[in-house]
Amino acid sequence: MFKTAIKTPNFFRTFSSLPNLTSCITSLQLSAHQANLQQGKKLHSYMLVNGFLTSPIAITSLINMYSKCNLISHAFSVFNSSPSQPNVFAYNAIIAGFIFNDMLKPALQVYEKMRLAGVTMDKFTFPCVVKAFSGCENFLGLKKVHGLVFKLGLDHDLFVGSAVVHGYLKFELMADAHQVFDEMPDRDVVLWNAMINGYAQIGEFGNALDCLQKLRADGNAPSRFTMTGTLSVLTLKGDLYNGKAIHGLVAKMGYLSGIAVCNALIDMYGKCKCFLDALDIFEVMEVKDIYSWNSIIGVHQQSGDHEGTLKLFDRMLRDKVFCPDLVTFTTVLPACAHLAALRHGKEIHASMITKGLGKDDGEDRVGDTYINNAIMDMYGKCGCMREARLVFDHMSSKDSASWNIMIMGYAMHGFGNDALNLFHKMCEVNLTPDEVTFVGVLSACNHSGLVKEGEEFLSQMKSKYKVSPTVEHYTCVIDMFGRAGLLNQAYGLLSEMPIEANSVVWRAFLAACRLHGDANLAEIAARRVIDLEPEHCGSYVLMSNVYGTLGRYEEVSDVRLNMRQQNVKKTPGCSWIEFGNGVHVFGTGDRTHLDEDLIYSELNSLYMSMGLCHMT
DNA sequence: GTAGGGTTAG
Repeated sequence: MFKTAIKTPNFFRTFSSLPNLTSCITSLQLSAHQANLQQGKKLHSYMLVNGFLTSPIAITSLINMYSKCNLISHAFSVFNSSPSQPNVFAYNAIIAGFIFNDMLKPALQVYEKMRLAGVTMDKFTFPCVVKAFSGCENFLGLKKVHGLVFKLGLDHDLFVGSAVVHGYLKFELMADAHQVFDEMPDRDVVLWNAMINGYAQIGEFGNALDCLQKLRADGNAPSRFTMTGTLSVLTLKGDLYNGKAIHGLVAKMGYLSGIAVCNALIDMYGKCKCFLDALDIFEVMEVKDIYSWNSIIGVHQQSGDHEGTLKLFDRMLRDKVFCPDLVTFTTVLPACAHLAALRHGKEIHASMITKGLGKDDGEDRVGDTYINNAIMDMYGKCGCMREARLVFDHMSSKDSASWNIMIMGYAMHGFGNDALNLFHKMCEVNLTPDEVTFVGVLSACNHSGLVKEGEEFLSQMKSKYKVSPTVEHYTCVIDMFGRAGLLNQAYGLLSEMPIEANSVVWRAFLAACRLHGDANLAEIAARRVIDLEPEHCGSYVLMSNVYGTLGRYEEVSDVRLNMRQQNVKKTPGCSWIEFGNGVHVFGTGDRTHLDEDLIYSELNSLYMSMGLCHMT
């Protein structure tokens, strides 16, 4: 009968004889390593049938196999079905398993059970437990565990020590971390990496780079992790020179095969504005991951290439190798907002809902607020204030950026009162308005002609809200006076404001002078603008318009001549419309569109209906 | 039989 039970299935043909406990353990380790669940399950049933599960070693190996195959429920069942009280190996394996599957709290519950059961902990227990406490942001727990580690004399173990250093650094407690680090009898590359990352996190880049020097001086070979850590430091510093040096070192050490290392290089080159170098790394990579995609999309976004950003996003969707995630969406949405690419924006919103990102379920997940802010901003910039408001109203956790985005959206589209109402509500929920809020509030007053309110807000900013007005705030108010035809008030504020006026303020004022046909003030403004920014075409155009309106054509040609002498070129304006699968761009007199004939014949019939001249 | 680092957005 026993013979039938162990009848050799295909799977076991790889074994020269029927597997015993030892060979099962070896195979389980391999299954765990390869995350080969199918093979692991076969071994499990074979071991069950053959009575191997009485062995504590089998229990530990099975827990580990299921954990590494992301089937933590099975791992926990095996742990609980342990025939005797689980030993320290089984406890360590299940704690590590929960952590591997991002379940920190259950890991700590098992740790608590282990403590109560009086199972003696060893050097394998603590790296996991320390990680769980710091991951749960439980500082007291971390402190207590550190005390226990010390009591048990495990504080000099490299694995335990580097976990503790890492834990303290998570709380940005460099002094505590440094003390543990200093007391370690030996230091390896992992421990040094923790210090490099810790210094990077608190912005002490010089110290981070010192650690890299010392690590090498100590005779350690930098690892791939050292490279990513160092590159993140250089990226934050914007240090292209040393970034290139690290790129050289990466190549020399053969780390260009590492995905994360290449991703860090892409990011470094992108942030240092070497967009082509970033692209080179990306295209040469044989294996990519979601970071690579996201990073290269980010590079396009940073370079201001919004069309390129959307094209890459489309490529990602078409290739179907990687699914866009929270980071992808947050990177792509500003491009949609910029191009007013509503279709793409809506598609992203739909995918977000399908994936449960930014969900209104009371859970305060990191990233949800940001992505909802990005969605709102996109809707706002596309002119869909109702949709933006719906997102806003359903957000379970709003930060001040959320309020600022809505206020600004209302302001830009002329809903001044909605903007101000929201501002008052923001104050009611005890959020402190900041500089950005007031740019929104003052823009709202500006675009809706709420002159009295605008004036009052500017005077209250400092006194009531403790926010010092910047040049941007003055620009809003000066622009507001100007649009309302109150040129003298605008000029008065321009002359009296405590901050030096820049070309933007003067240009806004110049535009107002043009609008209301005041050539004298326009001349003063134009002189200042041209002084401050001689290469900007806008002021020449405005000035020549002022003279044109007043019929002073000689002066118009003077301005044009001046413009030519300064070698200023006017960038032609354009309009665009999103239609079908693409964005269609049109310039003045532009005849390059493929459907030119159709478009112009439609345009002509529209002109005819409006009673306007026929276009040629 | 069980354990410690990394890279992307805002």
